[in-house]
Amino acid sequence: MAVNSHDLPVEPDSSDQGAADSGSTLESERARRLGRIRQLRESGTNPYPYRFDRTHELGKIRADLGKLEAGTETDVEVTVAGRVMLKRDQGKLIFITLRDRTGEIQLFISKAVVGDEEFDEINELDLGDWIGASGLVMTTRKGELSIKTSSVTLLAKSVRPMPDKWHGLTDIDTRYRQRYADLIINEEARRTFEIRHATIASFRRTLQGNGFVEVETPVLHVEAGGAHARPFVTHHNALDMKLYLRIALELHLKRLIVGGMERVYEIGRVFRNEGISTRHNPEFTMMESYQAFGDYHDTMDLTEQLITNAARDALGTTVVNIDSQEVDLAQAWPRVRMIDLASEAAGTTLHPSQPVEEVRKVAATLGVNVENHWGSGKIIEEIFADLVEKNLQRPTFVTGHPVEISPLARVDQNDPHLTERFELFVGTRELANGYSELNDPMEQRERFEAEQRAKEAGDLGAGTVDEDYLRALEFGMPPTAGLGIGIDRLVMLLSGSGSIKDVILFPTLRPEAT
RNA sequence: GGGUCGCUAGCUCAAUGGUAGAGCACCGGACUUUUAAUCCGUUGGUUCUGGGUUCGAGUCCCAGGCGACCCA
Repeated sequence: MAVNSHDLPVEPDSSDQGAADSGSTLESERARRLGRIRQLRESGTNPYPYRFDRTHELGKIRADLGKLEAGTETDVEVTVAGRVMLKRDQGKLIFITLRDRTGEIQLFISKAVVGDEEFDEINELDLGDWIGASGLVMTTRKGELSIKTSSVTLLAKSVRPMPDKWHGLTDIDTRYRQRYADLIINEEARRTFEIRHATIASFRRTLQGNGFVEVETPVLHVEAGGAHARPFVTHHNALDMKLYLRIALELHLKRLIVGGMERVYEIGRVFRNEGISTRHNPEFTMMESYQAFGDYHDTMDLTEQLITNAARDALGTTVVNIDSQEVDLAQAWPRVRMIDLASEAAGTTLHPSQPVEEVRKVAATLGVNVENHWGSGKIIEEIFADLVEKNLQRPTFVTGHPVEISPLARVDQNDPHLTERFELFVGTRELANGYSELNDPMEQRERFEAEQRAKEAGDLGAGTVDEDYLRALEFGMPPTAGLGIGIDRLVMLLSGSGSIKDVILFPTLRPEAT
């Protein structure tokens, strides 16, 4: 076939080294393939037909017939569809490696079977094209499971060349920006997002099994509450008002507990207007659940159940690799108080009841930087974060956070300076957070007001007084346990990904330079 | 925000300050059991951008862009 370059949109003159008819730049390759599309149309073939009926997914054929001996011919007729990944032209034979989402299989195409004309047409296929194919299942002399192809249908012509068939796409920037290309070429990327799907599906099953109802609450908030983070601000034109993108799901879900729904959860996107790192993306996915009549012990149990089930469902094992150590998630996870861990690391007893000067002095000795407006509780958390967190490889529930840093958590029954709260750390990363929910509307108002004062004193992540939430609490919220799990970080753990960008299909990036 | 590293053909990568190359892909040819097919022959470049030093810059200097890693 000779591509007729004379009807290309940009007409190079014959002496010109124009892209269309010289060399193998991206533009000349696109021009060649566009020429092929034109040629197909002229001969009455639609290069982009509307639909295609297949009888088998490729993985199904391999599962059913993958054990055939070399040199077998069957009378099993199949029609399959997929993308041309590799093509080996062998004279009067063509071998095509076809892939769908379930696997790969080889098309064995013989000139003697399909005829000269069809053979030449098939030879015009490019890597990346989508095709359908029909034929009989067979194995080659070397034992490769194949389809002895009788007909091939072009399903979608690819105009842009795929990345290198052997080395793939390694440039990390390109992998994130052009995730489609990454998914085409990198098995590891496909596997990661399968794990992500399996994790979320597993969560839904576990929660349903525990009687939780899935709900959806607003993304656009009048107050951005429920967490300590700076929000994204937007504007609603018709209402002419400022709105915030949610930083947590918490406050709406607890309104539903007030409403009597008893067990609710949401898996949804939250947005935090803060730094980007290997552990932080501006938008990420949280699962939050709330259950009436329970406390934070119940929630820790639920957390273990959710994550262990997710590992089993996504990986087929509860043994995961954390920092090159094998850890079995099915073994019970230790529950240790934050003040005990911080005290141990500091070499002296720490407690939020201690005067702030005293705690500040300990921090200074340890080289932990503190800010002026921090109280004893916040400083203890900082000591914990600096000295202890980096050692928490195996799953560990850190409990009993100081009241100062837990404005929505209920005070510990036995210690007015601590809360009934936990955070789960795995592989040094915070994976989950939960507590017995504060349901006393008067106390909640005081905590909100303290937050408001901190915000006015310059703490940009501090919260405000959410009057509607307080009104809800005044109707009465039963004793309630709440939980939040960072889905992205959990998927990082299960997939062995080092960066949150690896587990988000389209991570936030600066615009491409143009 | 600071430091380090990277950016060269569609992809993966080379190139003492001295003519920008290779493999894959693409194009032409050979081949009926290949499988990263192989073999032969071509083609293909805004070396991220803009300045500067130099007889001469992919390479050295300055500024900027994008990204990765580490630190805060």
